Amino acid sequence: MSDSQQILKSHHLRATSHRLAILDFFLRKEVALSQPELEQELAGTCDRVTIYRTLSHFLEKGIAHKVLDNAGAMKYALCQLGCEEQEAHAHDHVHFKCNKCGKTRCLEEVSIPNLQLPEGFYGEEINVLIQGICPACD
Amino acid sequence: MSDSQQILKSHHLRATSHRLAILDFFLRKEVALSQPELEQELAGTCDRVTIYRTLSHFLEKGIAHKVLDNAGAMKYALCQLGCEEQEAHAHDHVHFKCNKCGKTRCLEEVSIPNLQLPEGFYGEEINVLIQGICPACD
DNA sequence: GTTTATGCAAATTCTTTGCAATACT
DNA sequence: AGTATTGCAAAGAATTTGCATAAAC
Repeated sequence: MSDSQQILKSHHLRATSHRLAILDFFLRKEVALSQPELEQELAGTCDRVTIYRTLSHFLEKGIAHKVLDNAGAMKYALCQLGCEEQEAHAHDHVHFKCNKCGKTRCLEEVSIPNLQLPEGFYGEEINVLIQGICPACD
Repeated sequence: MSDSQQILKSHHLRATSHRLAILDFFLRKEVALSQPELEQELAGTCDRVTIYRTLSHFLEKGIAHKVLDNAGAMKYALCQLGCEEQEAHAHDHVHFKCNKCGKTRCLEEVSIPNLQLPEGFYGEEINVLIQGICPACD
């Protein structure tokens, strides 16, 4: 059984060909992807709407998480191990977007320090995006 | 001369009535705003396109900066002093979005510690969005 | 009087929804 | 068989562009 099949099964999602294709693509690319990017990649093989719905399902089941971006479209990246199911999964890592190649990836090794918020503010989720130059473009 | 006029003049933008209105609104609200929110506020007084173009100009001139959001539309907030002109201005503060009232504001008092990036990554800009509950909604 | 900003119309892009047909377990 | 997924059509947001008119300096 492939990695993708394994992942879908363990998150209780049916292993359809489109889901496998999308998941495989994420695994190969290792960068955050938007629906438009996936649509372009999967050419005519998969309907636009299916991609949107697949991404929604991946979010719900904790297979992927949102990656904020200052460009047009929302991006998504696969969750790492230990970030199973539920909304409660924490993504306390940094996202890095290269201003040259435009690719965004998760920097799992950079964890976000605990920030002290002012009186009355209660943080539940934190998102960090660093923009700059990546090793490949330097 | 009003604050808004002052700001426009010092950033070399013509002081048109729409720019003054939009700038005034930002100054009063003190929260990040999206084009749709501004459009609603300015009712029929100002064309949709004018708002988009005004926001672009504010970005270019360093009057405003983008605020990441996981909702539909991009948000904008005024830059603070010491963040003049140029792309180079740093926004090393945190943005806080309340999950109840939906308002996003800059927490100027929370500064972001310098994160150590892996070999080969050069950060130029950092953006932090914390979601949670704000004092007004608690 | 030049230069820049605005409004309008229209086009593009991103995202969501409803429903009938199809594929998965 | 029964339930979940897909494609298609269509609608709904968000954003951009071109061009003639109007306003700022």
